[in-house]
Amino acid sequence: MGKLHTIEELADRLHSMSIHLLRLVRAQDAAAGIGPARLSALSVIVFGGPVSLNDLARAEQVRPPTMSRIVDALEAEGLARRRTNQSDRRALLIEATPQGATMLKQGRKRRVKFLAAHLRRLSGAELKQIEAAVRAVQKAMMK
Amino acid sequence: MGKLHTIEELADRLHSMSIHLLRLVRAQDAAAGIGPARLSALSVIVFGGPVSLNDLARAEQVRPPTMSRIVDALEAEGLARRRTNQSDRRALLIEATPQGATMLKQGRKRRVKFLAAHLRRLSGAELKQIEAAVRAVQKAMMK
DNA sequence: AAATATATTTAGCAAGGCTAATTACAAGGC
DNA sequence: GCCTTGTAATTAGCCTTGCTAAATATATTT
Repeated sequence: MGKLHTIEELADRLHSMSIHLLRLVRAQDAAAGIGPARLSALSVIVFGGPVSLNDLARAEQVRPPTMSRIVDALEAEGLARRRTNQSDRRALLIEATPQGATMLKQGRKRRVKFLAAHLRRLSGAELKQIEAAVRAVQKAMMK
Repeated sequence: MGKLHTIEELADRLHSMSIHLLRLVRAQDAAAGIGPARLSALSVIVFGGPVSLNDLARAEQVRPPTMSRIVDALEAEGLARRRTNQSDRRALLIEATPQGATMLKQGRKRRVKFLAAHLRRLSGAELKQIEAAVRAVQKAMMK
């Protein structure tokens, strides 16, 4: 297992790491009673304030029809609501309900605790590296 | 956006990053004409030799019916084939065809090149951080 | 006023996850 | 040797979440 010599090798490892990480927490997602797409969108709504559907779709890297249906589900479950934007009546303002904010915290708790339990095996220095890497990868993925 | 104060917050961001990263490369999978589940299973078959369906399902952390359908698709596309195990005729031996091995390499290459193109926007220092973080996360995830 | 552009939804399709139940074969107990 | 129990895979049927194409409503531009 040598050093990483090329960006391609790093990309491959990063990809593989992501697959394994998501498999690891899949069971926790299922137990949380809310699917990953809904949870992830809800997270954006809770922390990112009211957003339009298009912005939310872009933030989640899915197409608007996909996001429209995710918001349908969140609304049906009472976790978010659509308001019409008075200054542009085509657009929406999607916002979380109090229950949505609560559910987000509860839903994430299992998975995050589970993942965090794994991360706790690492040193403070390693955790700082991960923090920096997460920021860097997110930057690299921005359009 | 302040610092990350808790391991739970870091775990959540890491999770979110992984979701977004896999969404980003999904488009490449689609262009390659093979979905992520099929590509990942094919990878196990190509490198892990003939395997039973249950073993394959376990390796991929999905249930047998899910894997059965993935193998159906791989077989229909001529990428893998089922053989019956003569010493236990309930079980299968699933193996890759030559086309399957070729497809795997091409699909993986495409994906990796795409991701690498994004990573190339980053500085050498950021890439080193990611490299260190990938190692750390993989260490944390080891059983 | 009409044409064009934008935001969202609707309709319909595919992939990939699950559980419950079925089928085929294997292994042990009487 | 049969009969029960166990195991491997499949089938049936459901759900979520991704997509594109087309429809609807509102803004904007000409």
